[in-house]
Amino acid sequence: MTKAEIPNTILGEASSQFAAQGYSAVSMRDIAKQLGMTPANLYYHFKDKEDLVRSSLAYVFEGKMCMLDDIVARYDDPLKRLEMVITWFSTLLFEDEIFSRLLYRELLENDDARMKFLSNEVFQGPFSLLVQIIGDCVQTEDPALLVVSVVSLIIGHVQIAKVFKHLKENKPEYNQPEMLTRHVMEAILRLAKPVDAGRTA
Amino acid sequence: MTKAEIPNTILGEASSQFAAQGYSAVSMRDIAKQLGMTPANLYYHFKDKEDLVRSSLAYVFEGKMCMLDDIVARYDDPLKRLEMVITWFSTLLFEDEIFSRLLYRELLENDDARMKFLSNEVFQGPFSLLVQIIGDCVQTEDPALLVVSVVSLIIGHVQIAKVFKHLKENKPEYNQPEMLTRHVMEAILRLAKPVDAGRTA
DNA sequence: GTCTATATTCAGATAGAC
DNA sequence: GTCTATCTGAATATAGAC
Repeated sequence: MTKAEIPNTILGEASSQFAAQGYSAVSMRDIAKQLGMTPANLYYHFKDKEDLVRSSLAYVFEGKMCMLDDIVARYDDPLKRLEMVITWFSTLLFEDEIFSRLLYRELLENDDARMKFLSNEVFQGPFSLLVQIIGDCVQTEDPALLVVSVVSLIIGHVQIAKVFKHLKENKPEYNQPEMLTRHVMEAILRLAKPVDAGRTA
Repeated sequence: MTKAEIPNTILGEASSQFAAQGYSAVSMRDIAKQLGMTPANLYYHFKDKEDLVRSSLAYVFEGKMCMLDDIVARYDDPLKRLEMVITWFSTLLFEDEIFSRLLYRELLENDDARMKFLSNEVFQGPFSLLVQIIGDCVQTEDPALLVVSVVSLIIGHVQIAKVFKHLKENKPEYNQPEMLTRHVMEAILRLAKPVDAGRTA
């Protein structure tokens, strides 16, 4: 997928603009302008706009998910490992606007072909890994369902934070990855039974 | 906000297309065409495209949230009431593509002015109501946080279902409002302590 | 209230020079 | 690899007839 160096510069700018404004709201001209190029040059590197969109998605999503493997490799203790994964994901969603917005956009657009591609090529691995990681920490009938709930909690809290901050019930400390991590870890331990306390302490 | 009858027809079509494809991907031509009108006529009813977008949002969101009040009025038992609210919201998100997609779009766009408007005018009421409804069922330090978690679970599950259905861990019965309601109700009772079992039985 | 006709701007995309 | 120049179509929006 890595075509060279110039394309990567283009992909960086393109993904940033696509994330911020949406695919159809961003023109080839907009991207070219920010890069100090002419639109024509973009067509030298990418077949058409759709090609640029797909390449941008791949560029952003690939190379994020692999961080999961690093965390798994670095932490032996299951609970600590789970906590680090949740911290990583919360922080990613809170702080990486490009990743998170592109993710939300894909969830929204719900283009079936692209969804299937992303599910198979990007999300299946991390999801199964998460099922295993969480299965090492707690006992539950349906680990996959628990993982969906955990991911829901994280994604949901981050998204809803945007509304919540305008509500009178808001507390500023809610909108922080650390708080969210603590909250989600607590939730997991309430939703399922900790496994083999000796190993996880 | 109700301008007459023709505008409502326009708003219905516009909100449908905006929900499906996004504001900038839908042209005045597209909307007019589907209505069997010319674009020019749209400009008779709405000042410009932005006016049509905002009016469409108001048209869809207003009149959805008021259903909450109906539920509260209809059910006395706190637990039953909570369950009906969750069922209503799950079903709304699963089945009303226009409402749900416009909601996701607003959460994504995160336009601060529009967000503040929506928070104050649309979401504050239902949110506070939910805090009260859930507070009647369970005891918890921070009811608002629990409500955010519950809403997160619902929104998250519905969104993630789109990915999940392509994963090998999927089970078809997951993608149903009834299942989600049961799951969320169970989660609430695990996350917080039921209050005064006598009243809620 | 809806149309035709049109002004204007901007989009995606290509050919061909350098 | 990047440009100039340009084609073609489509967008928003308006004026003015019916």
